[in-house]
Amino acid sequence: MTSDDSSQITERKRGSGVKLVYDLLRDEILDLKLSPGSAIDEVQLATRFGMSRTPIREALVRLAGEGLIETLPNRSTMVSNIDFLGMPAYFDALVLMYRVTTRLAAQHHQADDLLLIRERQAEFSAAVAAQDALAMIATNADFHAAIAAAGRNAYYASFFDRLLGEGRRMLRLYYQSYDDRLPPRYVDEHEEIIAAVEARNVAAADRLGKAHGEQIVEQIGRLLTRNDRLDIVL
Amino acid sequence: MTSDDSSQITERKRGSGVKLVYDLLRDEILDLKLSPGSAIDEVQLATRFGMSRTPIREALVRLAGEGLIETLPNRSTMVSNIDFLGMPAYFDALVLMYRVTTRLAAQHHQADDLLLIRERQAEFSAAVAAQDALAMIATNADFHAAIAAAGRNAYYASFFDRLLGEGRRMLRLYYQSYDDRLPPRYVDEHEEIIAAVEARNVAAADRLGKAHGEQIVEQIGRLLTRNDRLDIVL
DNA sequence: TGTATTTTTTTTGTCGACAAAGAAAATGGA
DNA sequence: TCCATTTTCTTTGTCGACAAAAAAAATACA
Repeated sequence: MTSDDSSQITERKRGSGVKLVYDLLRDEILDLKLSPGSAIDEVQLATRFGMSRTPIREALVRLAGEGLIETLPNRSTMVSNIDFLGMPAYFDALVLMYRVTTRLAAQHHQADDLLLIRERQAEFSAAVAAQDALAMIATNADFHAAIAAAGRNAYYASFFDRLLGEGRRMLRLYYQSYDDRLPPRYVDEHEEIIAAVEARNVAAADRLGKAHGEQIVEQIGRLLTRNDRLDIVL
Repeated sequence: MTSDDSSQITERKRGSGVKLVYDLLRDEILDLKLSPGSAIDEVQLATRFGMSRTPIREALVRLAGEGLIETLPNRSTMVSNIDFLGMPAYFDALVLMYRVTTRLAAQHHQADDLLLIRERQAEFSAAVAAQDALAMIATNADFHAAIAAAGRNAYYASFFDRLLGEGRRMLRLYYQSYDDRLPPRYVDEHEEIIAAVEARNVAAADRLGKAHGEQIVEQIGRLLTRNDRLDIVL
């Protein structure tokens, strides 16, 4: 019911409405601006975006396809809950994808791939320096997506992309609990990964990808146990 | 333009239309009844199913989300082409998922999982005996989906499911080229996998999953080279 | 007061219609 | 005959409206 909806009613091209709604809603969900479990009202969105329910609906169908929202048969649609019980499975898959994509990048990357990867790394480094948590999460995902692209396997890349998106919400929780600071260790790890990829050192790429993933898993684990303790204090 | 569309106009419940269209269209695409690259007409589908364009559209959006159809901005939508150039990447991912899911099933399966797996195996075996190619493909996918479910990792399971779906089209080509017969070797391999899972032998499960996947890859490879030769004869 | 039944309200699923965007066809000029 | 321009046609994207489903509220009854 936050009614300062700064209603963005503007002229837009035919066919662009769906993408607009989809992108914005996706970002709002992943940045936890829309809290998990909160209801989604088609009519409200329609008035907010100044368009009919039809394009809104199409955007929602797409989001549902990615599992970001859940839609009960004839009843409400809501933002998907974060599946904390499924976190071990999630991180298992994430680490495997870290490994596989980095490994393939070391094998199959071409010259201009490295340029793109370095660009992403620069953006990530800047976000860390600026202590901008949201930017860190986004640019980190972009960095690894660029590595996956260099691996030349569209199936891994799209799966990895989905995992990284889903993970944005959990990572957001993680960063929030700290002061939105991040140890520069991450930046260094990225540099090592770039070096291994450039040297086409598959074994090192595999090892670094695995370590990078598992380190994040450990930090998340520490966060959860720490929160448990904090929650108990009277 | 096959106009014997046996128009299935019947009373159906509110909300069931989309799923009906989605399932049928998906099957027709994966069974190559709709050939890759062929155009899809919303109006034609609407009249065929006796419903408005709206639910048709929603089904198409979902199929597009899975990559089974491609939709040009303001122009036609068509059945996605099979990406033959991407086949190495595809099989790489498929084999990895064979390995991972079988391995996890050996670790995490519970008692009733094996019952389901054995059911699927029985169906697959029956399809092989009946020399029903379409049933073989479908039941084989179901068998491995059951194993993935026993692995208790929803992320791997959904990714694997998507791969198996996409692969149905390529496998259909493969079976078509033979006499829709299948060496009973497949059935035996499945039995070995079940035994390894039941014995919780992770190493064996991994090895068998890998061998099973790679064997299929080899057979597809043989098919393609054979077809290349056949295509050249004058 | 508590429970079963009816009524109202809210929200979704579906429909038919219309306008925009391209593509295809038709027209005109060299 | 060939190419450029205009016109027609096809197909999509969007809209407003209405009916079905489920929940919430109201009513009746013990």
